Amino acid sequence: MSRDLDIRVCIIEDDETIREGYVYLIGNTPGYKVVGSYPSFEDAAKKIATDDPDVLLLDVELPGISGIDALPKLKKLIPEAYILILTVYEQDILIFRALGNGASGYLTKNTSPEKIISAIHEVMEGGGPMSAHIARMVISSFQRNEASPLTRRETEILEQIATGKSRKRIAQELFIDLETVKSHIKNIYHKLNVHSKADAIKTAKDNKFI
Amino acid sequence: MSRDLDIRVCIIEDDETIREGYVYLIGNTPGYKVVGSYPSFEDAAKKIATDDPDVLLLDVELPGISGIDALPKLKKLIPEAYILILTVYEQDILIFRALGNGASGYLTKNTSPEKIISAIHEVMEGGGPMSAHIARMVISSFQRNEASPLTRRETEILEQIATGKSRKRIAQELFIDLETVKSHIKNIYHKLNVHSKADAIKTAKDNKFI
DNA sequence: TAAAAATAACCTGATTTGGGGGAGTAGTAT
DNA sequence: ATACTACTCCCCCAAATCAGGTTATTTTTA
Repeated sequence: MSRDLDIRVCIIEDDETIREGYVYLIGNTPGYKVVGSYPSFEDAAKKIATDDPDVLLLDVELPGISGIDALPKLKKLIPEAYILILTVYEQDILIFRALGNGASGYLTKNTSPEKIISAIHEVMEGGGPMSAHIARMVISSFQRNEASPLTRRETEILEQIATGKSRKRIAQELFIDLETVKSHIKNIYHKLNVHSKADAIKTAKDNKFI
Repeated sequence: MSRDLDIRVCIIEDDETIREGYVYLIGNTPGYKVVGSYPSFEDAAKKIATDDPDVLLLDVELPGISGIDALPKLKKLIPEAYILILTVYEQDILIFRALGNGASGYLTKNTSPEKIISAIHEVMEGGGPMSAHIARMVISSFQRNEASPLTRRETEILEQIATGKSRKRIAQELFIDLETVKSHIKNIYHKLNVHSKADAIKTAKDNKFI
């Protein structure tokens, strides 16, 4: 018998075997209840709002609309629910798009059953469950390139430029002359081999100089 | 007896009781070896390079130079080592500065001994260990504000502006007229109640509209 | 079918940008 | 002692960009 306090879980996963595996796993774990399981976003869209899940397990490689593109729509249907991504892919772009689109966690499919259960629990407790390798990629995204050709001051100024500030304003805020800022920018352009703000910002970001 | 394969761990932590606790914990775990433990960065600086640790446990609240400011210097002394942050603080700014300065993981001090050991193991295996709440904050940093006043197109254009591109270039890349881009920007400024690129970018980023 | 969003036009003046040159001072490393 | 790097400041120029005002049409979506 499921109690009122059970964590309500929905699953969207096209592979029937895997989907039924999750249903079985979660349905037979005390404290958890499966309130819906669907093979595609289109199928889920009609009913998921009334399912009122606390947590949604979402496969990213779905037939029709992909899981990542479905994310914002699902967020609107069930704004209060936490969404955990399940995938075999570990591509940077997918991960960051998923997190940017509202996912609260990102698990690879080789995650053990116990870990999936604890991830559901963890996200309900305010955590952000991620597979180890995913977590490393996320952390790496914050890291700077040690081997930047830019000096401290140049890096600082390029960062300011990247916020959209004018050279004049940057000069004022750094208490240096406008001409000094211009000099630094010239040097930055030379070092990065670019001829515009936009290109400098792009090159610097691509190489994690800023 | 420690074997050659043991994971070499260093500890920098000013509280002697806590430090000795870690030394004891790690030293008595098979497969791990403590090769150095110091109460401050200054003490560690002299000897840590010869300790040649695989993993460094670093307290952020250190006497003298703080752990976060010490990070880049430690990175230079032991470039191959993974650095795990240990702290009682869960402030966004500290976390992101630490990760940006080269930390490979971020653990709160209430982390259980077993988890600390598994975090050391995990980081050696290419993972990025984080406490649950930290992980959530990191994930949240990727999230957008659902309640943005900006339309899709406006958001898209403001994102382009934030990369430093000129209006003309944005128009070309989006296959729309320069005048259209200008119109969108005017609307963006009105909605955000700003009068410049820099302010629009700042307001939008602060509120996670972009 | 209304309302909201996206598109486009015309005008103006102030500001910014990118690129060219040169030059002094402090600190560091060799 | 010297060479190097980083940081600072100065002059010049033409072209491009920016911010703000007003109006109007066509899609799209609720």
